[in-house]
Amino acid sequence: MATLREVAARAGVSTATVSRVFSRPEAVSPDTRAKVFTAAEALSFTPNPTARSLALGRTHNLGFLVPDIRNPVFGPAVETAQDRARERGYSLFVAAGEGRSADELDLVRAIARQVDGLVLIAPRMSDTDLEDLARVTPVVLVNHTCGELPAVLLTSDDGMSQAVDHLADAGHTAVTYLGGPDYWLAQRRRLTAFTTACAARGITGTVLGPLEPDFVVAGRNAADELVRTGTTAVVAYNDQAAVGLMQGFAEHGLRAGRDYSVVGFDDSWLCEMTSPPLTTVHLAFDDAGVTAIDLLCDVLDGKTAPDAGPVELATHLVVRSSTVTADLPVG
Amino acid sequence: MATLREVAARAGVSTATVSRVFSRPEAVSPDTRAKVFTAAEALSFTPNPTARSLALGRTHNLGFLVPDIRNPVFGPAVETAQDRARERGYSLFVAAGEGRSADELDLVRAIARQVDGLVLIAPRMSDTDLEDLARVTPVVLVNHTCGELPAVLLTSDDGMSQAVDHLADAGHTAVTYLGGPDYWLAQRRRLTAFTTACAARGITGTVLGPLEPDFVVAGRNAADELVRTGTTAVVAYNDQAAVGLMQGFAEHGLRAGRDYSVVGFDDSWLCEMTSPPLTTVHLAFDDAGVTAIDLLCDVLDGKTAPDAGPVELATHLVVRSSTVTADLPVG
DNA sequence: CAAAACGATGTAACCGCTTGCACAGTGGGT
DNA sequence: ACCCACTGTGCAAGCGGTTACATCGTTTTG
Repeated sequence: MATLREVAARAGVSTATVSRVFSRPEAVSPDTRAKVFTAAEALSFTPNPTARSLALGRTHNLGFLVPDIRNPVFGPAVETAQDRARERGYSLFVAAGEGRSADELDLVRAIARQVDGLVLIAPRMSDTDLEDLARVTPVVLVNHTCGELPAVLLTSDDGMSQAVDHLADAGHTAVTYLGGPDYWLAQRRRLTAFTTACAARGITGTVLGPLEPDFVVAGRNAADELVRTGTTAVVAYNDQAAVGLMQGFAEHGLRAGRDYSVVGFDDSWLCEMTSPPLTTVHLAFDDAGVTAIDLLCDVLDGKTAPDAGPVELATHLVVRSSTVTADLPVG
Repeated sequence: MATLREVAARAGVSTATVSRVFSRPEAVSPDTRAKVFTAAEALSFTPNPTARSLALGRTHNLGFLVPDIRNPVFGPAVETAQDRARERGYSLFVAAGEGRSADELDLVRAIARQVDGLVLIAPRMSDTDLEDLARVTPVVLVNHTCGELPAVLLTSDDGMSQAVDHLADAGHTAVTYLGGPDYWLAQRRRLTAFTTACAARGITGTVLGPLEPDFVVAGRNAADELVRTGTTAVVAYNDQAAVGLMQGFAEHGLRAGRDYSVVGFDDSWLCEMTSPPLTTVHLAFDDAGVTAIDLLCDVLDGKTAPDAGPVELATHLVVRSSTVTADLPVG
C-alpha cells in the first residue's frame, strides 16, 4: 500500500501538499492538485485511516451496540443508523451483545477507544460502568437512562394505554400483562403504564412474569397458567412472547382473535407472519436508530450538550387480528 | 486520557519500558513492572489502540459483512463469529448490508483498511471488486466463491436431496422449487441440486422464480399460481418464502401438512414459530460463523494460504409438520 | 581474573498523516 | 516605488505507541 511520501516523491511535492489535496483540496492550486491526483492514481494511494485517526484524534467511526442480534426489532434500528451515520460522514461498527451482561462491557470497552462515540441499545451494565464509559467517549443510550446522558426512549405509555383501551372496548373486563425481565427499562415502564391504564379504564389488571429472555418458550410456558386461570386478554412484553403464548393457547385448542385476545409489543415483522396476524404496539426503532445517531453526531459537533437527557418517541397500537372485536364479546 | 509518556514520567522510567510492560510484561523486572502498573493505575492509563495499530501495522479488528441484518439466519453466524473472534484476540466489527449491492462495496471499503481481515457473507459485488478488495486485506467468503479465495459453503445438495426424497416418500410425484435471486450462489446450487435430486428420484420437478428479495410477500404472491396449477409439494428458497407461501395457501383454505407439503431452507427460528411448524433444511450458520473466523485468523497467522479455496459444511433436512406424511397420500 | 554472555533499561527512529508556522512570489493599494 | 495582504508550498514537530540497537551492571565460565 502506497504512502503519502511515495505519492509526494512521485508528484514532486511535499507530503504536506499531498495531505492537503486529500483533506482540503481547495487549499491547493488546481495544477498541483492534478499532479498529485495522477501520482496517487498511479500508485493507487488511499490515505491510511489509522494514521489519520491518530493524527486527528478522531476516527470517524461510531459504535453501535445491540443487546441481541437475533431479536428482529433491532434490525431496522441498525439499518437506519448505518445509513444516517454514512450521511453524516461516519462508518458504523455494530457489536452484538448476546444477552450475557458481563461480555457486554468487555465488548464495548474493546471498541470504545476506536470510535468517536457509542450508541448503546438497552445496555445491561451498571450505572457506574456506564458513567465510566461516558467519560471515555460520548455515549447515547436507547431505551435506557443513566443520569443525564442523552437517550432515545420509546415511550410505552401511549401504546400501552391504547392497547388496554382496545381490549376494554372489545368487552374485556380483566387483562393480564405478561412482563419481561426487570433489568430493562422498557419493561419497568410498560408495567407502570399497564397498571395506570387499567386503573384509568376501570378494569382489573393482573401481572405475570418476569419471563426469561427466551421469550417464545417463556410465552408458551405461560400459556398453561393463563388458560387455567381463565384469562382471555393478555398484553405481552414483546411480540416473541405473544407468539409463544399463541402457540401455547393453540395446544388447548384456543385461537387468538376468537377465543381470547393477545397484544404484543414491538411490531416486528413477526406480527404479519403469524396466524392470526398479531395486534401489537408499534415501536419506531427505525426512528430511534437515526435519532440516536443524530444525537451522537450533534454531541460530536458540539451542537448538543453531552448530557442533554432523553428524547421520547411515541408509540401506538397497530390492530391486526389477534384481538377479538367489540361485537364478539367474550366471557 | 493519559499517555505512555505521562506514565513513564510518573513511574520514573522510559517510555520503552512502559510500552514493554503492556506488550511483553515478562521482559521487564518485577519491581519496575509494579512501579509502572501503579503509575498506570493512578492515571487510569490504557494503551491507545489507534497508535498501537499504526505502529504495529495490525489493528486486531476483523470485519464481518452481513448482506441483510433483518434476515434471521445471520444472527447465529454473527454471534458465533464474534465469540470466536474474541477467543482469538480480535474484535469483530459488523457491517450491515441492506440488499443494495452498490452500498455494499462502499461499506466494505470504508472498513477494509481498519481491520486485519474481512468475512463477507454472500457478497453481491463483482468478482473484480472482490479481487481488488482481497488485494487490500485478507478476505474469507461465506456462501460465495471467487477464484481461489478461502470460503465457507453451506452445501445445498445433501439437504435438497433429503427434502426431495422426503416429499417423494410422502407420495408426491411432482414437486415445485420456488427459487430465489440468481445472484446468490446458494440459489444456483439449490436449483441444480433440485433438478438432479428430482431426476435421481424419478419425479417431476418444476421450477418457479426467481422471487424478489422480500421473500414473504413473494411467497404469498406465488401461492395463487401454485394453487391454480394444482401444486401439492413445494421446496422454497428459504424459510421466509415458505412462510409467505403458507399464508397464501391459507387464503385458499389450504393448510400445509394436510392439503399440501412445503419445505423451507435455513432452519431459522421462524420455523418453530409458524403453524404448522415448518419442515426445512438446516443450514449451520453458527458453524459457518466460527469456521469463517478460524479460516481468517489462520490466514492472518500464516497457517493457511490466502487462496485455500472453499470448505463445505453439510446440511440436512429437519422434518416438522408442514409436510404430509407417507400414510396420508395426496393427489 | 579477564572475557563472554546475559538481563534490564534507555535512546531514538519510525509507523503514516496533519498542521502551525515560515517563506516566497504575486498583485493590489497608496 | 514601497508596503501589505494573500495565496501556495515546504519544513518539521507532533499524534501515541513500538522496537532495533546501544548501554551498563551482573553473573557465568574457562
